[in-house]
Amino acid sequence: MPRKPNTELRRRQIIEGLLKTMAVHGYAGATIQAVAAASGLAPGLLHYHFHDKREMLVALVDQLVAYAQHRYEVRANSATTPRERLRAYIDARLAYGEDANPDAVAAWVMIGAEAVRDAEVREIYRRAAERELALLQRLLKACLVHEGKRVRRLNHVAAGLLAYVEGCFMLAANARDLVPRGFAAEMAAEWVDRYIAQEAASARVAARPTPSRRRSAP
Amino acid sequence: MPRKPNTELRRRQIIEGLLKTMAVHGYAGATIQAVAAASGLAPGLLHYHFHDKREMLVALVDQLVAYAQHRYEVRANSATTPRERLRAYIDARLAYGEDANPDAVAAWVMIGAEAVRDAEVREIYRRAAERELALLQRLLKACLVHEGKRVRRLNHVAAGLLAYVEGCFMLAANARDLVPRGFAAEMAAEWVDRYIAQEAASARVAARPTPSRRRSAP
Amino acid sequence: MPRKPNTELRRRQIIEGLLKTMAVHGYAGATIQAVAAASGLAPGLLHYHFHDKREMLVALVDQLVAYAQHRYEVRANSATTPRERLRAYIDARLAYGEDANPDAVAAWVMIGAEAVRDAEVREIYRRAAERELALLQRLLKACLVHEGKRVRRLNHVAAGLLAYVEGCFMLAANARDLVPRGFAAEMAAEWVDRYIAQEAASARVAARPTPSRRRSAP
Amino acid sequence: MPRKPNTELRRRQIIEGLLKTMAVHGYAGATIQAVAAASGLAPGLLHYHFHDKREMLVALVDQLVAYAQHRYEVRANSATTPRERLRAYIDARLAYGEDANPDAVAAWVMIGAEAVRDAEVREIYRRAAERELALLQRLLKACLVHEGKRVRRLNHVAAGLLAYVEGCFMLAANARDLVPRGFAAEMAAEWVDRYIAQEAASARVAARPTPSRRRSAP
DNA sequence: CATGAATGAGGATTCATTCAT
DNA sequence: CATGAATGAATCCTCATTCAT
Repeated sequence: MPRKPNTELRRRQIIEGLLKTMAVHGYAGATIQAVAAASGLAPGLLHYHFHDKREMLVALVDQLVAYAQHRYEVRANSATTPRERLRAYIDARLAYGEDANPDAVAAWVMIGAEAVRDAEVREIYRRAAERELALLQRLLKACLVHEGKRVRRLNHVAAGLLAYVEGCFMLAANARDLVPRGFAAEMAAEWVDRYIAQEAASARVAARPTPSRRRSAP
Repeated sequence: MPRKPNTELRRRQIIEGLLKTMAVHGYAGATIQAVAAASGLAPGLLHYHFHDKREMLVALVDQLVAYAQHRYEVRANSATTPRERLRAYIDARLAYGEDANPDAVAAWVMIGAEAVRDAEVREIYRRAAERELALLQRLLKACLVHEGKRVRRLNHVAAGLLAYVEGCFMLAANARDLVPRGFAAEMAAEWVDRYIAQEAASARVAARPTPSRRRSAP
Repeated sequence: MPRKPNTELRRRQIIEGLLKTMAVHGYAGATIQAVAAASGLAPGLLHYHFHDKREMLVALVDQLVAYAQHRYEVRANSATTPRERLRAYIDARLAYGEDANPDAVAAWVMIGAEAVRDAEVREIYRRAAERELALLQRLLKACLVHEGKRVRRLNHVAAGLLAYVEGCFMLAANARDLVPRGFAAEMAAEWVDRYIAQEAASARVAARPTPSRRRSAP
Repeated sequence: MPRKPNTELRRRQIIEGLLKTMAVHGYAGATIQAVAAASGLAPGLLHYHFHDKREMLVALVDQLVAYAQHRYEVRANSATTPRERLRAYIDARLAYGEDANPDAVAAWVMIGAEAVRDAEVREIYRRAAERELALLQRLLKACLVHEGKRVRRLNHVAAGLLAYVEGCFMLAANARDLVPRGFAAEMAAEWVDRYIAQEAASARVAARPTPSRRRSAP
């Protein structure tokens, strides 16, 4: 009578325990004993389901990335315009809501630090960043096109937005009460709006190759 | 014949060694042995000049904060307009230049993660953040006033800029080649420009020096 | 298939190893390595069963106190008169016999020294001293009452006897061959005898079995 | 111009610092740094005046022994009868007075523990104990002879008194407030009195070789 | 003699990982 | 699968001792 393997359940439990522990103690401080306690499992069991501690970290990073992806998709599904989809992205990353997870934010900061020293973690982090940048570029482009604006330097703007998002996580983890409550999504939306508003109309007839954006048109 | 104390020199050496080591291995990975090697000193000596490892970290954080302050001041000294001073801030934090220090950027990310778990580090981090926010508000306000714009929600904008800066550090440490080279300062400047450009003009003749944004205009 | 805990066994092994090691090298000299070797266990295991070295010391002190208590009780059980019970106490503390433990005596001297510097150890030492003093007072009082003697200054006499016992331990540890073999219990018994012999007779004929010395006679 | 060597002064300073430090922290806890601080000297200087730490300890033990000797001699000088001289000894060791030194008492307990593990310290301790025992025997014998009592088992009684004295030190160091203030000298004197009082008269005429001391004479 | 920095061996403690049950 | 004891390498920290100045 083969028992139903509960490996998946256990792995989720363990990753959840690692998330909670890392959010408070960082990766180095998340000892197997502590993670086991947070998971409600025996320490020995963790190495049955994961080969070593780094494998748990990798699984956690994967899960957080997937979770972020999911947050966006849920919101994007109920968006109909490019503007709404971009807003969906911003909210998925920055808005406080029922599905907000402070532990995940703190853990993500820890992961960012761990990525600096661990090539494998860094690789996952970078792949996630790449996806974010690509998604942002698509979203921004759609907005600009939709509004008849010129499309240029998407990679700069996307990089700026991603940096902003990452920085908001850092501030949320360390200086939440120094910044206005809920400023993150609000300011992101506003900046995007102003950015799009000030982009020039798409050049068809137009003219001088690269009119400086600094000087107002005569 | 008493020896003349060289503690300050040694402390600087040690902090320098910690900076380099942390930039690569993080705080937990910056073992006393490794820091000693990076400093060119015997391991035991580190505990002669610092009580423990955390004291070294605290000293490093203090030094990085002071260094950032100094970077700004140097640039601000040669600025004459509010706009230039704000630009000086952005460049001090984000521009690549001769005094740019990739190790310091990576170490700062590590410190941000360490701040999550270490109350004393967090306190220093927060005090630094407070100073940055206050400085940003002053700089932004000066620009707006100088251009006859309405002054409002400075704390939101300052928080947004600080988040952006912190996020740029994270990307610089982990995803440098995924983002356009030198985008950080450039995009910051551009966003600030557009932000100021779109603010409405200050309420006319009236002209109390600092119209509170809290009270509705008469 | 869960393992059955063997912590108690291990803790006893470790304490035993600490006892042996301390008897020779003192507390500071009882390194974890040395205690582990004396216990036949791996060094790391000691910190699995005890949080730190002081916890081992505290457990050892507790155990020695309990052991002393047990030595007395065994002997007291076969005593029928107050005099015999007092003698049982003296023998339990000072007589050489099959259950005598030179290591315990030497370790107790080390513990006395450690108590001077360690508040927690001192507290246990003091609680043990309190119990000894109380016990001695009861034993002495019973003797005096039983012999129709006046009961007074029990606390002085008890303190004197306890001091004597502690001092015998010190001499046993450091100067065994300078003092007559087995003098300790013998002299204690003799002094107690002479003390009781010279106490004046209790006031009056009265003689309810245990006249309280606190309340004045009716 | 040869400077007056202040070696002796320095050595005394250092020993004094060791005494104070050991009284609180024990020998292992009396680090060179701590002793230097307590002496008001630079750490390096301690190894100029003493070859190593143990040499300081040995010097301290010697000094404490000499100090104890001196305390007795001062008091003995003003004694005229054997009884007074014995009392002088008891007071020199146990009485609270202007020259009482709680640090010395605590340090002596530490030394007793250190003697267990350090052969050289033990040797000094033992020599001191031998002198004490011999002195006590002389004092006791003089009393007995002076009062026309039989002289016997002096070594037992002397050992008992020395044990008592050592034990009083231990209690003074660890349980001062559990015992009546000033009980130590008082009880010692009383016990000696009763001991002498109950010794039989010197056998001239007398008689039965060893009359049991247990049964009262008919 | 005096200073205080420097050294490095040694010790307590932690912890990922293994493994017997 | 599960448990929790066991291992030992790695790490922080201490400290006696040395030594350049």
